[in-house]
Amino acid sequence: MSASAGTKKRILDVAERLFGERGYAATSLRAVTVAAGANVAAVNYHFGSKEGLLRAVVDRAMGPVNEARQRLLDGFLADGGKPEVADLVEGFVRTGADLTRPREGGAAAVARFLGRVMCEPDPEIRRLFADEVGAVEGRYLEELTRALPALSAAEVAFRYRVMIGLLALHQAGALADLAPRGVSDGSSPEGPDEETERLVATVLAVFRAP
Amino acid sequence: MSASAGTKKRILDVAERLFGERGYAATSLRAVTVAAGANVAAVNYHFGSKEGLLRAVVDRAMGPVNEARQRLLDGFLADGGKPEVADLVEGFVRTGADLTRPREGGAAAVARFLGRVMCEPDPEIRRLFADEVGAVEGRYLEELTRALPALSAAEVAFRYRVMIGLLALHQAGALADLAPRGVSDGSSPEGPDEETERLVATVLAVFRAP
DNA sequence: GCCCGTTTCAAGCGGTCGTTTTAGATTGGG
DNA sequence: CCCAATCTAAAACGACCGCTTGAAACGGGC
Repeated sequence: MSASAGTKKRILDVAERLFGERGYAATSLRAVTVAAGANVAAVNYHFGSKEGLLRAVVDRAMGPVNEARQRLLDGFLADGGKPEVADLVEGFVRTGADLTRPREGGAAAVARFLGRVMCEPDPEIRRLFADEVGAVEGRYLEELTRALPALSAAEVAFRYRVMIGLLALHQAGALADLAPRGVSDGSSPEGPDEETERLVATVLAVFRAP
Repeated sequence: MSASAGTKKRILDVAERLFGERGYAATSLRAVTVAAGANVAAVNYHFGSKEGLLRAVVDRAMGPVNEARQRLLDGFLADGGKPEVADLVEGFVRTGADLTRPREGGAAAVARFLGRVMCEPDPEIRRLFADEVGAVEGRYLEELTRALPALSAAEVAFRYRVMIGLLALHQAGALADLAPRGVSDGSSPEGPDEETERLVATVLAVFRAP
């Protein structure tokens, strides 16, 4: 067994946070290891390379989300019937958006990280992430297409991508930052829960449009 | 006068393309200058620093869009009446989305660049961009709030951010890339025009939801 | 023709990047 | 107790980063 399995976990935690805050390219291994109280060599020992570290962080972060979505979808299909659009959308969005809430263990760093990775420019990173979530997302797209026979497959696919994109922006905290400057918003700070509710309602409206 | 004003323009063109393709942090000045057939020192001579170059590219790219949006909004307001939601949304989205079409002069690099900058993690870059578009965007948000009295200001602001975010993803080409892998999409490749139409319709649906 | 401001270039600055090497701790099993 | 396996640390590798320097090319005005 690992003498101090703490190092590996600490590196993963810090990398998740820093990758989410600054992006992958702008985060150096040294920044990660210093913040984690570890050595640069530990990264290459445990993960092989910087990209290996990213892959490990993605794996750990998406694992529970993928499982939750699988279980939810299996539940919808278990009754033998066709799942409804509202169930599919709410299930999919909420399993992702719930990560933005200050979690039991730690913070909303997971969400920020996942949202950020989804928007990374490097196509290799995009592919890495797509491989991780592809299977589950494909099932949801299929079911949504079945549940929306009035819409063409291309139209459903487009709205599906809108859902994924909005969820990513929400997770990354980018939606909250996109407000224009000069407007003195008298609105209250808007907790993450209110924003999640608005997001679910919005995505539902997108799918229900004629 | 500049002996060969070509160098400055060539650097701007290449930077716009590379920043849009790889992101700001992952693009080195050397990559830009080599592709532009220029020297690294030329960047610091013309723009002062890497961030100065970014600022110049943002300025050049957003200038026409800001002007077009100003003119459009002025036209809506000139009749003395309140502009309608459909006009505001279509005007705003189309002025941004039209950049994705292969332009008269060159390519859709401008759009990709703008969409990418809007999603950059670095808060300083976000601020830089927000300063550039803030004034015009603020006016659209105000008019949208006036045109949607049934919705709370916070609700309009949220849907407004959804519009900005979706437009950014569309410009960056991220919407087209977010499709799940394993699904053999029988759909045709979907040109940018079809996607723009879908985007306009979707954003309109978002604002018209109760 | 010469001059001076503008523009470009090759070279190099200190620093940081991702990665590797080598050696020293630490640990559980025989 | 010792050994082998596991893990971490310090130092260094070559490469590349953004930026600066000093000098060469260029151009129009006198």
